[in-house]
Amino acid sequence: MANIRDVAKRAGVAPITVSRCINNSGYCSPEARERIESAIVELGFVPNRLASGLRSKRTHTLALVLTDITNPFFTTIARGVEDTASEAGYTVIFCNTDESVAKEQMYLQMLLEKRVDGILLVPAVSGIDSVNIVKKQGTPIVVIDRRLPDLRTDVVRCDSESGAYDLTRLLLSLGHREIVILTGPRGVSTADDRLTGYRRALEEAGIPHNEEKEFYGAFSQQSGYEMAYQAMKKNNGITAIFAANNVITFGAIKAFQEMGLRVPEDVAVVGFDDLPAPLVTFPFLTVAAQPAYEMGKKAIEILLGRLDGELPDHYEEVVLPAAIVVRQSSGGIREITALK
Amino acid sequence: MANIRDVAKRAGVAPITVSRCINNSGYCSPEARERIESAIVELGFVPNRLASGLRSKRTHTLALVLTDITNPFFTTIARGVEDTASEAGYTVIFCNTDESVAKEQMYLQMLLEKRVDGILLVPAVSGIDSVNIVKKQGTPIVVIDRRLPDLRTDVVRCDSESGAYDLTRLLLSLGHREIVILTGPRGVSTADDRLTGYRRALEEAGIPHNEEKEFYGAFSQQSGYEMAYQAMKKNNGITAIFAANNVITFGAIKAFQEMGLRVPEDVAVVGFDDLPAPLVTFPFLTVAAQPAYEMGKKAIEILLGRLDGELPDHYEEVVLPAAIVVRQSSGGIREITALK
DNA sequence: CTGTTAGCGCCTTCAT
DNA sequence: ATGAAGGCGCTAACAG
Repeated sequence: MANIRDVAKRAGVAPITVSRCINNSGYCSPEARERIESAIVELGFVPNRLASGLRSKRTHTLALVLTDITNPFFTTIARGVEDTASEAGYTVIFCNTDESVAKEQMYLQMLLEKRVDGILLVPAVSGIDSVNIVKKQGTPIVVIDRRLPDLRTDVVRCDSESGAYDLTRLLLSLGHREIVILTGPRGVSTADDRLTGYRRALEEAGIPHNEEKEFYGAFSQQSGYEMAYQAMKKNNGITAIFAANNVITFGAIKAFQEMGLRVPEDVAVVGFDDLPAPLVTFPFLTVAAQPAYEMGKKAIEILLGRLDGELPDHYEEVVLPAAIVVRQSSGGIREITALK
Repeated sequence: MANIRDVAKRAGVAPITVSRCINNSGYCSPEARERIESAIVELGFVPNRLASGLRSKRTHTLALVLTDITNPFFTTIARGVEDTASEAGYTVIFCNTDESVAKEQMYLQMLLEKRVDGILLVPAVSGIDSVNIVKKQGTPIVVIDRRLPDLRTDVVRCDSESGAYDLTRLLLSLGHREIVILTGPRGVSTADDRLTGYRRALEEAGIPHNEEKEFYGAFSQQSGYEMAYQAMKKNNGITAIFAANNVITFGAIKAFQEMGLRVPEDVAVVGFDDLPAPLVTFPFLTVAAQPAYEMGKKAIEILLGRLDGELPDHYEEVVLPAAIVVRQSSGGIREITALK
């Protein structure tokens, strides 16, 4: 396998000139360039970026560590990340943690060893240690989707609390008073914030706080399914459900189908996260849609800004709004009796 | 940033001993190991895998080049790939080509420069050049999802022809005779093979071949939408549609909704690719489901086998079956009149 | 504007 | 079972 010296020899220049030519760093005369380029083709030379990275301390590789690429919300983020990164000449490693802190830390260690230029992280519960491990190495990191308490990092996330507040207000305005929330793991900011928004809407409406109607679980379909069953067992007269992410929503709906409850006639359902339009036959769910693609794009932009040292010293916190999309699953206005 | 020599010095051993210790290559006495491990912690040493890769010619990085991670079929493959790779200590770079050969080749070049240990490729149309570029560098490559004509590589794919044949037979058995196929780009094996399977089923049923009922397009929702309109304009009495992938299906259904055609009462619809269960509220579509996760897993297993030199010389072609899942969109048995 | 020198951090090879 | 020497391929730093 030819190396830069072989190319230099054949082109009659010094290796550094070849380097400058292929990287467009520094000047390279047109004649030299031509000879170098033919030498490259003739020798089938492929620059070794391990070597250049070793020397220059830049790998042009970034990483995206998330919980599960299989969730369309994260898939869309991933696409935003990859598009933006590749435009800037970067390549992206992706890792699925399944909300496991152990996996997260194992991946981060590998990524640091590979000397990625920067990391995008959707932290599992209490990802503070993780972020600190990365920062200690001096590798730039941007947290996506989730807040981290007392942590000095750049963050790109969605306004979960307002989104949840708006969705709950929607249910209230339709006449619902018995509203259950099925949220994610305690300690994950999106799960907590959505609960907070829900509570705030209820409080403002003068509805007393009731822990029997609040369920913490996992951000999984299975958990949504189980929480829906528990919710109906523990409570009477539930007329609406707020599911804190897309797959919880689907799990809950599956449970209702089994129970013989119609949506929205018997139970109204609203949820967080929209599904990409190309995947939906009959748009049905009323949701708070997060701008996933933009979140990924923005996160990479900040990361690249850090790499180029262009950003101010203070950390950036970008909080994008969720858009309420009203469809059938939330149903119409309830009867006066329901309004009481 | 501490390096292996600093650790060695502090532990009172030679650098090579540290290397052997952290990589579990060669012997390392328990006492030495202990001193080395504390030195590593004290110094915050993170091995530099660029340097070790430069020397050892192994990066423990693989790449997955596909058309669009946003499509759940590919997302599921990606998950199978990443799970299997990470178990074996590998990390995965992912790239979206959007069916563009130019993008594909740009990515492959970058990946070769980064000296990834192996590549998984869903080739855009006529990806033969691409595969050859990779092979010339001596980098192992496994092609996923698509056949490549006259090409000597490992391939993991699904039996598109049989799946299409079975789906078409299903429609025939329900009494349909006027069946349109909306397929992907000419030259992409999955698009071609699904057309072939469709034709074979029709021929066997004694239905004459009719090009007015065959539409080549893109594997996109937009294309499905447009082809559905064309199909209905060009033909009378269409009773069923076979869509060659998931998003074409959704595009077609959207078009039918606009046209005021009910599925399956007015048009029966069957398609390739199932949606992951957690994403579906009301399972409705009759599909040929591909084992995407297993495809990703199997492809990595073959790639790792090549890296370890364990595999036989001849190339492997793994062809997995698609499973026909019958739901409502295909409708029930047609009236006798339709059967003619 | 181009070239020389040296070394990034690690592991292969060979020695003990 | 452990170590010494040297080089993997490239580019930073400095000359000229």
